[in-house]
Amino acid sequence: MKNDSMTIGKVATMADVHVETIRYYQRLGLVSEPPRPPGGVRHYEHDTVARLRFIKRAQHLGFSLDEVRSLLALDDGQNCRETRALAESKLAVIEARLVDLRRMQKLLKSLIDECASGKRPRACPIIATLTAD
Amino acid sequence: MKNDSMTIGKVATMADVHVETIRYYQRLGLVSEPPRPPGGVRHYEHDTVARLRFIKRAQHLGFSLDEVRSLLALDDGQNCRETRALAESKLAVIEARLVDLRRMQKLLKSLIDECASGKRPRACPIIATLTAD
DNA sequence: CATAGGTCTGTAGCCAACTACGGAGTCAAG
DNA sequence: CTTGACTCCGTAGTTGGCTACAGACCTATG
Repeated sequence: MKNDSMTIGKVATMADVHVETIRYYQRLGLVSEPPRPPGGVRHYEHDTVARLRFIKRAQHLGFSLDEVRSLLALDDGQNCRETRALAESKLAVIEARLVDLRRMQKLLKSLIDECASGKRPRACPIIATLTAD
Repeated sequence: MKNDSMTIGKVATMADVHVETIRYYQRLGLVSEPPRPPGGVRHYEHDTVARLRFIKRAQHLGFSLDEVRSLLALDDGQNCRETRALAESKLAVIEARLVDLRRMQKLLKSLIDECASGKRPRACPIIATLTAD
């Protein structure tokens, strides 16, 4: 095993977040706080960086920190039955989002094509892409 | 043409948002405010509902109201060159999100399979899915 | 061994996106 | 023609997710 330990500042730089953000996530229980050696500073393992990056990516995909918490629980969880149920419900959410995103993608592509070929109609029906029930 | 006009409360119900949210969006210029007949109440067309639903969906996909504004501009826009550039940049954003979401989807699927077949390893590597640069 | 820069703890402030509320006006069902 | 629900307008409060201090404490470097 390699010795990956580093201070919070280094972790922050590597994960491209602020130190305060890490502490904030610790308060929320999204990231664990390693023990502080008496009269010293905390040291973090490299996987904290991965965890932080994961959180940021997931947020970008539209998940709230609360939802991210439950995604992380899949990683941390021990109970297989629970984990599976959770994974299934998250999968459904993700697949619904994929459908919406693909619709948007398709629409944007055809919009770009129309623009390029100069035969664009009055307005583009982008709204229509996401309004179906 | 059908007569689709309704009050703000009806619109809110149909789009599943609060009346205050609609007014808030009007202040931000995401939704236009029809003229108020002197000593009367405003009436909205059905397409306002579609617009509101679009906003909500897009937010769910991780777009901020500011980004939603520019997506809506694609619908409203007249200038083809601008519209095309905007559509291209939004398309890139969407495709990046699709990549991340597909990774999550794949991972969740295999996690569920492992759980189902009872041979799940210690922990699941969900974090690893989104940590690659 | 001094000192600049990072860490720790706690608390306060900020921005986006709502959400609630007050008081006056409007409207429609009975 | 009253009464209860809804609209209008303005302003204030809330929640989520950070971000910014302040003041005391560590620690690596010359």
